[in-house]
Formats: sequence, C-alpha cells, structure tokens
Amino acid sequence: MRPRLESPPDTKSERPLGVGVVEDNAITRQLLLGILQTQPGFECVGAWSSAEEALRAAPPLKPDVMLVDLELPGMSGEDCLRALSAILPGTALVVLTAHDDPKRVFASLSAGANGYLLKGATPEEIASALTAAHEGGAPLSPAVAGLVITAFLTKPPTPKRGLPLPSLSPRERQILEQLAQGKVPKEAAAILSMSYETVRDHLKRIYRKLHVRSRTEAVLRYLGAEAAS
Amino acid sequence: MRPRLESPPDTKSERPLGVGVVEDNAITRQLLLGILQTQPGFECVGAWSSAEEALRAAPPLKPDVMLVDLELPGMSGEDCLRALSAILPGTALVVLTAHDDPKRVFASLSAGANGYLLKGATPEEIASALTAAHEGGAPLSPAVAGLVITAFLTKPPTPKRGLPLPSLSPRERQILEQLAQGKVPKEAAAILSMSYETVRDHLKRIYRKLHVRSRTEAVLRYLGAEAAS
DNA sequence: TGCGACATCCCCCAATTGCGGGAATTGGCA
DNA sequence: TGCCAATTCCCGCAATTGGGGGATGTCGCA
Repeated sequence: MRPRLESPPDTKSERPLGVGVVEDNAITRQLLLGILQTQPGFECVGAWSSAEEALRAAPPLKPDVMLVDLELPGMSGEDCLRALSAILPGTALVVLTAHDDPKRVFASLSAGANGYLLKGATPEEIASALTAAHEGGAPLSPAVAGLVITAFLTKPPTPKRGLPLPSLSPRERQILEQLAQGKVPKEAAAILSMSYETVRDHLKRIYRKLHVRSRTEAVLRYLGAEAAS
Repeated sequence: MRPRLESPPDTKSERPLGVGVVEDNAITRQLLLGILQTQPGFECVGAWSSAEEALRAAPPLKPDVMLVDLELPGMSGEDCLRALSAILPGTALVVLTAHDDPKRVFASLSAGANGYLLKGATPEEIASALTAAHEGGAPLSPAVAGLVITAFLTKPPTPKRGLPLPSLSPRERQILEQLAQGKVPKEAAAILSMSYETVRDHLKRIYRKLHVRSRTEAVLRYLGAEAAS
C-alpha cells in the first residue's frame, strides 16, 4: 500500500511551503522556479536535474512538497518517487509530466506520488496543487483522475484468465485480453500499437479457433464462462 | 470503466458551455449563478431546486454540463445522477457538495458523476472543473481524489463493485442474461418471444444505465456484478 | 384523470462488425 | 532453399450494432 502522507498539516498558515523541484529540462525548471516565486506562500528549497541529485541533496532540506518530473535521465521518475517517499515520509510528492499514460499514472501513484499534474497546468493550478498535496489531498489533473476512476470502477471480472485457450497465438491472446477489458477493437489497436485492420484480422482467426461468431462470445470463452451455442 | 462521457468535446470552443444547476439551497444557487455569469464562457440554461424538477426540465435543454448538489429534498442526489446520466448521456455531471464521505463519493461516481467538487472550491476552480468535465476529464477536489486513490490501491482481490446492476428492470435483466450466454440480439429476441427491435430498444436503455457502449462491455459488467456476493 | 415507469414495435442513419479475398514480411525448420 | 506459422496491412460487402427519433398500450399511483 502506500502511506498517504501521515503527518497532516498541523503547521500551516504562516511559514511558506518549502518546495523541491526535480526536472531535467533546464527551461522547464526555470519556469517552475519562476512560478514558485510569483505565487505567494512558496519557497523553493532546491531544484535538481536528476533523481540521483535530488536524492542526495533533498533529505537534509526536508521540503514540504516536491514537484517531480517523470522523464528523467538515469533513474526513472517512478523509482525516484519510491525512494523519495521512503526517505522523506513527511514530504508530499507531486508528479508534473506531459504523459497521461495509464501505466505511468498508476506506477507513480503506487510509488508514492500524492498528486499528478499534466504539463499545461496553470501556475495557479500548480500552486494550489502543491498546497493541497501538503494538506493531505491528492491533486490530480482531470484527465488523470478520469483514468483512476475508470480503473476503480472497472474491477469486477475475476482475473482468472490464462486458461487453456488452445492454439491461440500470443498476439491473439493480447488482443482478446483487451476485449475482455471492455475495449472495442479500435481501442485495442491503439493500445497495442497496430492497425485497426490488423486487429480485425486477428479477430477473424480468433473466432474461427474458438468457434464463436461475436466479440462477446469470444470474451465469454476467454473468461472461462460456459457460453451456449 | 466506465467509459466516462463517450462524446468527447465536439470541439465547440466558441459557443459558451450550457450549464444546468441542481441545488436546493436558494442562497447557494444564486451564488452559483453569479459565478457562471462572472466566469467567461458559460451560460446557465437552467437552475432547479430538486432532482425531480431538474429531471423534468433539463432533458430538452440538453445542458453540456450539470452541477449537482447531493443534499436534495426528495430524490437523493445519487439517484438524480443515475437518472440524469441515463437521460442525458452527452451531459457531463459534476457533483458539488460539502460532504467528502467516501460512501457518497463512490456512490456518486458509480452513479455516473464525472466530477466531484467540495464546497469551498473557488469560482475559478468551479469554472475549470466544468470545462474539464465537458472535455472528458474528471475534475476532483484533492481530498476526494485522495479517497479514490486510496480505495483503488487498497483492494487487490475483491474489488467490491458499486452496486448490483442499478435499476435494471426485470425484462432488461432477462435480455442481458441471454447476451451473457453468448446469444446475439436476434437469438435473444426469438428466445424471449419478442421483436428484434424491442430487444434493441431494451439494449439502448441497458447501455445507458450501466454506462457502457457495447454488448461485450454490458456482459462484462453483468458478470462482474454476479460474481459479487 | 393525468403522469411516469415499463414494455412493445417501427424508421432512419452512421459506424462497426464479421467474413471473404489478396499481399508482404519475418523467423524457424526440414 | 522452399515451406509454413505468425504478423502485418488493405479492399469490399452485407449484416449488425449503437443511437436518434416516434407511437401505442398497460399499470399503478396521486
């Protein structure tokens, strides 16, 4: 699990929030520093261009909040988050990245991120996100929150797949797996980075091999349900 | 998965967002209307003081977004959300309430809410939340997002779905049952002795109620709810 | 007596799906 | 080296699907 910031705010109000920044792009880093100076109530205690540097220098500074980019050279952003949350349990971690890839979002959140913002957030949004994170909240960009909610509401199907499913090639299995997640062929194509036509092609073969004639039936077979026919 | 809000923004950046408000407290309602007038790009198409009134008057107005309070006289806010999302599938629903009770948050989200704001949000936050919701995002107040994330990360095995197929009429269940057996709509119609058109008609309603957009997804939801217990 | 929920059926339309071809590439394997 | 399975993509076509309207009839409730 993940310790969502044990130490609530208690100290709030007066003293400015100590913020640490981990961002490899110099331009962006400067931009963030500028925002922190502009928005009232923040004080940048440090800015680093790599996870390694931040891990070395941040601990003694004990920032209240850290803004972490995910695209870092060397150690990955997720590993950086994991390490930071272990070393600085009282520090809120807010991811700021251009990606809204579900994988990275979930990886970051389970690595200890308290918030997740997409680049494009306004200075005001970044500021209130930092404050909210420090106060125990989880500031998420709407697009990211949508992913989390969807994932949250989409859990029912007992994941006991991996059953027999004879003669299905690995690629065919991957596609079936997506359909079993409720995706439509077009989405599956995008997710697996292949042409929509190719997915349709694999589907033809899947149907023949499983002796079914619709997506729904194929998924039922895949989930091990006993579909009549 | 809910495939939150299928219809992305048709890209209508110019036209102001049509907003509907459901809030029983007159003071708060006026306050919201004032905010909508102050913030650029919004146009209030209606404000109602109860779920019943909103359900009666809103449909023909087809608001782009609706701000819904949870504390309503008569029909509960959650039921109101469920009904609205069924009747106005293209309308984004944003909850605005003082409660951050996990139960209500989850009930609202699985009832079809696209966003969830806590009272105390600033006019700017409300405005950007409405826009984000209309664009397919899920604006959540940080405190609410924290609940969702925690719930998401704290449930490896039994997810515990929201509700066991909310408000499906008996006939609708029979049809879903057939589809879950692998039948195609035509066969289901024959088995249940009704017109193919009627089955299609029920399907439309089932999709709306379950927030899905394909037979496969509906069956997955059905099976997931069955596996409950 | 009117209203709302349910159920039944119909029409239309655009998009998707299922299914039949064809074709090129890759990597084993005999 | 030739064959084959797996993958990738495209074209076309008929049927199905998802969604938008309507319209009718029953039933229970106010």
